[in-house]
Amino acid sequence: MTIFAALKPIHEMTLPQILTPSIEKAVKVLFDVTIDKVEFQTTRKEFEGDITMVIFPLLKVVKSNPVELGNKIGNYLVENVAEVSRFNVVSGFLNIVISDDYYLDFFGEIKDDFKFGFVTPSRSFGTEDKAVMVEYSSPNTNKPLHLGHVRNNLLGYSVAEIIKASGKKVYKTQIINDRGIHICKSMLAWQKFGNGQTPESTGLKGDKLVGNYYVAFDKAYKEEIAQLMSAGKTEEEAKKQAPIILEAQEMLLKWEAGDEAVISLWKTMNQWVYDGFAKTYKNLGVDFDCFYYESNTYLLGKDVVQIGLDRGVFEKDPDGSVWIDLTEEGLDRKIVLRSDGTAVYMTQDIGTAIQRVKDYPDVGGMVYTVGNEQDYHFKVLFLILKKLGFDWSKNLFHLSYGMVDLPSGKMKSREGTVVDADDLMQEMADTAQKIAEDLGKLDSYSPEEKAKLYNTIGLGALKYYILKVDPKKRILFNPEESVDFAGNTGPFIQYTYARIQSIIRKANFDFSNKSKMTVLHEKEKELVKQLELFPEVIQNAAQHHSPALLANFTYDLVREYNSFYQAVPILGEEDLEKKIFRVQLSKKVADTIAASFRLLGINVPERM
RNA sequence: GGAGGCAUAGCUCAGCUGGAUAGAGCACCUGCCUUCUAAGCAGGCGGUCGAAGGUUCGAAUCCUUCUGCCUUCACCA
Repeated sequence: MTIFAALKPIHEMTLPQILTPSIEKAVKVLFDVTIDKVEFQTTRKEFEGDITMVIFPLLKVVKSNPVELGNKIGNYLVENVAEVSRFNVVSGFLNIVISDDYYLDFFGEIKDDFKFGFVTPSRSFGTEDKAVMVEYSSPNTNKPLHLGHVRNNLLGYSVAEIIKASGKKVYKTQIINDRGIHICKSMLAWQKFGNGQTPESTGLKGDKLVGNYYVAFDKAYKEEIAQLMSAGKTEEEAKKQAPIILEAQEMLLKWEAGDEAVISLWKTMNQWVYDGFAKTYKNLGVDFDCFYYESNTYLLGKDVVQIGLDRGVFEKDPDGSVWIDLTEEGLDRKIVLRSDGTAVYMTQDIGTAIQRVKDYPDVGGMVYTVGNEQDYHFKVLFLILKKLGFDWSKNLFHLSYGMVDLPSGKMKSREGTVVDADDLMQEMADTAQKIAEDLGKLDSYSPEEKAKLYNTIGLGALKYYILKVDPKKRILFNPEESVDFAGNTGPFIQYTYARIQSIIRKANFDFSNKSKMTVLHEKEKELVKQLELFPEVIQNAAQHHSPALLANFTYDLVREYNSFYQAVPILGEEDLEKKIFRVQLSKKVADTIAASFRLLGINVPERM
């Protein structure tokens, strides 16, 4: 409840919304000129004022010098707009001082009936009421999740939550790559070297166990290649002729033919992996509304290919393969169906997209959370869907993000240079524990409470670390230097939240009534101003598909609060009205932190 | 070679549709715990925003060219 309360805006109208009509009127009255746009920015710290109007653009239509113009508009505003108390003009900038009354009109609005999407309607997706399907995670079932997946999951989950908060219905989904030669590899290796091992018999997480066999396959395969090469084969020949790879290919054929024994093994091993993934997802705090499996969708797009051919969007080559020519759009000619009539990756994605809209008719757009190495693929996919004439194709977005690299370079699961997701989360919690024990503030906590807290803080550090950077950017992750817990970090923000909770616990007086305060402290005003931005930031983050915007907003809010916290007494304040106001303000900050962090998938602790 | 992305302080990053003297954190240096949690606060040091042109009253932001790093251009997924 408090989380949603924080989302409720403090004022019905934002300052630009209040000021714009008056400024337009002022210009009309003073110069008889009609303007259609007024440009605002927040006033820089070194000048007096709360909001600044940029006057330069007006000079094109109004014959005057900027200072004179600013003064005239400023005077008009002071006389005609109740919220404006005074102003100053510095070169082409009209700095407007808003009255404390405006900011003091602060509480009483925190009621139960909140509504999302209240500030500006989201413009990121066409039709207002249509739902958005967000795809993320989308792993292979032959290896455990690693740091790259962690970024994917955190981004996808957070963007889904942000879009939801912006007022849309959202479906979270993933497509699981559960078929193909790579799956057969781990199955075959298990048959050969497994001795009937199971997650139960080994105590290993299912995804880890299966991953081990994927590695085992690769090892055996490499050995066979080396052997063949020493017997005089070229590397290329050896790769094709190694018995174990031939066997894997044979297994794939059997799988496709529906061979009972192969299917049964496939189901068993996949289930092991799903059980393992479920644990990782749970720890990571992400979830899904529906699942798609490639084993169900890999034949899906073939019907559509016929439609595309009929409409002349696709063309058939003499050998029977089907293509789309995108050279006019500056792209290539791309295959959509092999000469043997089987589907490729693209075919499958076309089919899956269409299937999703069939399954969920209220979906009007989709977000694909996939690494930037697939930029080209999605460009082509979206273009094909557009050419096929689906109206929702204009609302497709590839949430493309940069790779997570290690100092040693790219992570490669077969070479064992991956940062395992489960291990990483554990290490983060361990670090949190170490720091907390050094500080020694938690003596009254039970071991269970402590463990939970370490997890909250460790994960908070990790998630914030990843989400605060622009998705487009590549992240260099150095396992040697642990993720920071001080400065611009998750724990820093969590700490501020915990401090506020402490104040609220100690405030054993009624602070729910509206304060009768009349003058604001400078720090209080700054805080209210920052709090007011929250709903707008959510819309912005939704439009840009960027949790980083939310992370940075929260950081700024927290810095502002800590500065306030240190500059003025809260519970120690003797004036009751001030004390009430400051506790309320603190609570609003805490609620906003919690709400914002919830959208980032980060928990907040009651103490730390 | 075609296409795309990235380049801001020693390091990690902000900088929204162009706007005032480019901002944080880490690191380094100074102060602040007998008052609400010092995972904090206040301050200092540190930048020709990769380079060069152009558009503009105004450019880190837009355009062009160049340099560097990454990705991609499979009848793999």
